[in-house]
Amino acid sequence: MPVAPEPVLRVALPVPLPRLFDYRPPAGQSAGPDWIGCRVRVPFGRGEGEQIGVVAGIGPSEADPEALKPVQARLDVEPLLGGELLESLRWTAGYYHAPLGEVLATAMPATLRGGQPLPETARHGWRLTEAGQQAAAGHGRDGKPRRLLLRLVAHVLGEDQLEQDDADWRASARALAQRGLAERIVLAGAPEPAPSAAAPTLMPGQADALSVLRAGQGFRTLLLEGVTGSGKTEVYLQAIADTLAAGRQALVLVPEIGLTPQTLARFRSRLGVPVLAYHSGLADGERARAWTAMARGEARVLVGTRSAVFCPLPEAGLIVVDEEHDGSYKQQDGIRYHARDLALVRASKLGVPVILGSATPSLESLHNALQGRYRHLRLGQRAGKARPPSVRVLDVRKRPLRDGLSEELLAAVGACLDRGEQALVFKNRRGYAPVLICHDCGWSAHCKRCDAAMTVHTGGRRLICHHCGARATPPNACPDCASLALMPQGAGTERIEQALAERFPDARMVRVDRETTRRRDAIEKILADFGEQSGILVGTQMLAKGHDLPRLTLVAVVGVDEGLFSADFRAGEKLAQLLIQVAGRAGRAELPGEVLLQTHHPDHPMLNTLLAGGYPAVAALQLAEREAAAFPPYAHLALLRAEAPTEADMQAFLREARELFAARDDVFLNGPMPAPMARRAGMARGQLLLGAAQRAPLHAALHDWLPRLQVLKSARRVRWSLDVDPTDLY
DNA sequence: AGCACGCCGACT
DNA sequence: GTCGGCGTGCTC
Repeated sequence: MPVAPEPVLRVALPVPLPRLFDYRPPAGQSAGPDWIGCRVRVPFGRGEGEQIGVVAGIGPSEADPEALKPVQARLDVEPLLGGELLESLRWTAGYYHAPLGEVLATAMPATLRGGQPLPETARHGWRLTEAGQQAAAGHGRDGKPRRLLLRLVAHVLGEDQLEQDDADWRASARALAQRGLAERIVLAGAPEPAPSAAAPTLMPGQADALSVLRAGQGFRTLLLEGVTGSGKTEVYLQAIADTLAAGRQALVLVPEIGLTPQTLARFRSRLGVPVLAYHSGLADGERARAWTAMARGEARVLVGTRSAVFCPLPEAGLIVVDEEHDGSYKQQDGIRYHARDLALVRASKLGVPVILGSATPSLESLHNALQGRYRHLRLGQRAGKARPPSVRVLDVRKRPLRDGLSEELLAAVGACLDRGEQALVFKNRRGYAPVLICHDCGWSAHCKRCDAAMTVHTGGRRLICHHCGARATPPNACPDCASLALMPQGAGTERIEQALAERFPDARMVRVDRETTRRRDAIEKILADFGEQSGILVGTQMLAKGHDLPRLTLVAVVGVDEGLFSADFRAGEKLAQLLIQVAGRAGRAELPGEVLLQTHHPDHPMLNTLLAGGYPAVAALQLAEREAAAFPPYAHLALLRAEAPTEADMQAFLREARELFAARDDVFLNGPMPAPMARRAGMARGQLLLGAAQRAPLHAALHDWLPRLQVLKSARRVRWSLDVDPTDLY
């Protein structure tokens, strides 16, 4: 009988190959289960190549054991990825048909992915030195450092507490440290609970939501539907407080633009424990610290964007997904995961409840609620005396528009300013005008590398492609007919701002779009400076949510029409969500709000349904349409995307891929279909769409098909990727 | 994805 | 005569 072979380490590496790589343990060590989840440094490839990988298993080698190389170093004593998290990541790799190594790399903070040791997570604080105490007793120049000095007289303050009261405290602390007045120290033990703000009394809907959570046990999903101001956050806060009281950790996911200092401040002041943030704006080291503090159980609450769904939760008690319908939860490159869906997978493995909150739940979640998989609760109207805003449709057919604005809309803005209030003019398009057109022959300025018109910027002095970033100077004369009658057609935020400035020369005005908010936290600064005085805000989607604008009473939406006739099957849902979000900005308890929708299609069924029955009615209508058309959530889709420098290479790959697909009657395959933008940044783009009524056959078909694409000769000439549950069909 | 090996054009 | 183009094959 042959001797059982020595077990080897099966390592997941961040390479796009759908398999593990076997290594021998270092000399003198043996491969046991304690290796699983630990990072290792291994030789890889020809030459001197090295990679950091994670041991995903142990077992007999699938390769020739003699040819195996040994692991160079074990980087973790305890598994970095273990238990539920590793299980969920394996599930992710299977569901998205992605290599485990790439999934694990996506889940880890950059420094850990690169093999760095776990960071120090001890809490630090600041205290005054002897000299500092003396300086505090005497006189000093007023300023931020002085104020910090005086605050430190009575207590040592933790860095999280300092952060909470002043985002710029570090500069002051550094100044004090340089003068020898204060020093940084390690704080032992748990943070002292800060005095937390009192919890307000709950309204009936909120109380219902909490009692549902308190009554249940284990994994369950609560879909919490409530308009802006209806008190969803209060439910989260009390549910988190319950979780903390039970000695468990909470994870809160928020959309990309939702993680503002105000959001964090609200959580911090109410929960009385440190609340860690996790988002792409953090330095690598900060991210690793937050991730590790959760892994060690030192941190109890983490608020983060999409990627925070991969945080370790060894003592999980609750996951919250705020604004669950938000598109930013879907990653659009690399592993194209959906953080809301992964939050549900994790909660189910962890055996903890999930709250999905939204004013405008996704059709997927509504469908799940209708199927009885989620508990669905609607919060009542706005808290306090606030009433929903009145909504008026402005029919602009045959009415003259000046720079995209109707006279009625301008009059309403004028009246709002006369009342001393704030108006928001919302246009989901930045720049001066979406296209530069020749009035004589119809020529328009297109990007050389994309199938898209170039957007006119800076009042007509610059053309920019919003898809590839290309810039150009507008021609003086039409390249086709030499006419000088080139004119910007349509209006973006920049043109609307200019038109409003001409009409209301004395009004205060700010524009909020990607141009004006390049810098980090710029949007906060702009809105803080704008304050509560009367004036006009002009902006894109960015202004649709989050920020509190208490003096805003008029919301005028310009350009509803683009969304009404889009080819994308999700366009109606997205438009309704956007309109509800932006309308939710208008009005407060004492100041009634008004919403104007300027459109050429006042009779459009979606608009009428929205006006008559609100979001629930639109959602019901859209669900019926999706069911009739066999689209999600009544079907499951996957998209094979391909791009190549030449159209021919792209097409050849998709045709060959199609031929390799083993036809079956429970999965359909359409294509090659042209991408809505057939060329972008110089690449020809195309796709195959797969779908099925049931998930299982679709995934079985993909499992069978993808390995065969990998070895296709034509695949070398294209960049291709699979998108499971695509939210945008390119 | 990287990276090395490998055979064909314009330069010191 | 070489430097380097990117085709293709491999990574335990």
